[in-house]
Amino acid sequence: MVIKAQRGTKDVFGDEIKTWQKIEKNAREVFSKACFEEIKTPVFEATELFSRGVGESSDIVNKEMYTFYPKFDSKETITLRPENTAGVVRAYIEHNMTRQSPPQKFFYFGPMFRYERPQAGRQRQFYQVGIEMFGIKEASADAEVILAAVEFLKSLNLNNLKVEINSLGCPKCKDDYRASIKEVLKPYLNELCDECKVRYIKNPLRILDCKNENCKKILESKEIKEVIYKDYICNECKEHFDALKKYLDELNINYCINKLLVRGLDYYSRTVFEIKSDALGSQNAICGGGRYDGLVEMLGGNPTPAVGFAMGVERLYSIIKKEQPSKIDYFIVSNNTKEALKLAQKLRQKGKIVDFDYQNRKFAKQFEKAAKVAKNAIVLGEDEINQEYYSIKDLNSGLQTRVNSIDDLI
RNA sequence: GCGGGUAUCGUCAAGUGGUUAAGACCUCGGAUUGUGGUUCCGAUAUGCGUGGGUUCGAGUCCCACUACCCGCCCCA
Repeated sequence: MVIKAQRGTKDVFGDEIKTWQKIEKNAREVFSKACFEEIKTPVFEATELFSRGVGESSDIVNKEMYTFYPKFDSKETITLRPENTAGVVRAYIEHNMTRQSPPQKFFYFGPMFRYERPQAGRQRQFYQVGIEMFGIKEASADAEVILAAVEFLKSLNLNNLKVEINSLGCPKCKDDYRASIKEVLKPYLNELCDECKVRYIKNPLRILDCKNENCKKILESKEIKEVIYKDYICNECKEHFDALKKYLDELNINYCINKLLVRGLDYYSRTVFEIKSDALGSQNAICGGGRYDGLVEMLGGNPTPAVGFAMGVERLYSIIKKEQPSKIDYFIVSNNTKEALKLAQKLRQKGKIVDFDYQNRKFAKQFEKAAKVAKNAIVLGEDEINQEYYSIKDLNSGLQTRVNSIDDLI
């Protein structure tokens, strides 16, 4: 029986790897320029971190986590991280970073795990790249984070994606809003879909982005719309949101306000945002994030405002222009593998990308290979070795020249 | 967790119950023993996702399972 990759996982190599490397490289460059530092946290954590951090009402915690006893006699379970904000916050608290002068700015890149039914743009092991920024309650931090996301996407030539923003308000606004939504939906309770009936009790805000046609229609009714679109958030939250909008205007970042944008993780407060692509089918969000001012405290740290986002790398990959495989600098054509190996060593030490034939095959075969993979062929046969020169052939033009030392090659 | 579709070489595929499972690309070898990208010749699935069944005979029909894809849900 052949062992195959687990359902919802995949190998990345060959044609795909160049583009993946570009995504990772650009993330490092763009985020470092904005003074975000990379942080690597473990892929597994105590289960409680996620149930407390991500939230008991979220689907992620309820049914999608890889949770297990690390040993058969272990007392506590561990969980493969389904997202990375909770882990970064844990590290932030554990290393007392709250005592450093704010802000603390991090980015990460790594695999996440969710036990879901695989589909286009959705896998069980998937990569996220994201940033987290701690210690700043002002909207300038929200703007900085959204700016970083947009600049990163720009670096990948993804310029025309939709940025949607909304403000959920502070916990108090959220409670008031939740109450008034419940109030106005009460008469319609029986008409909502089964899922939404559950949501009505556990997390009524999520009814707002239900895809069920009937539920959508109910939300269209006048008195409900009034509740949704009235500014329910308090003055302070409103000022915060207005400030963010102003910053985004100044930065020339196109955005639209989506009052229905709620997001499924419990820890968000005030600003939430998503960046979407039309080219992606039903899993159309490539970036999701927002402010989570209460999370650090909820996980046992000092009260610390924070804001961040995560992007799905596989989703980025699927809409990005693919990198062409590039040709190597030199392919050494030789019937003397020892000399070829020595020349390869020298050229590589000079920073060149070099390969050769390891089997002493006929020159015709070696040139065939060289033409496929390299810009230039270096001929290193008996004549060259005996008379101490190199023949170099430009495989594009077919011109062959002689040089006496490898320094002339470079 | 629910609904729909698909499964033949490394890749793309033909095949509609009857010998030995087309073809193309890739790979490898030869024509061409030190010069490639063109051309020509040749090689490569005891096998059709897995396991059963129907039949004289199954890639083709039936059943089950598995995987992948698509939608719902959820989310990045």
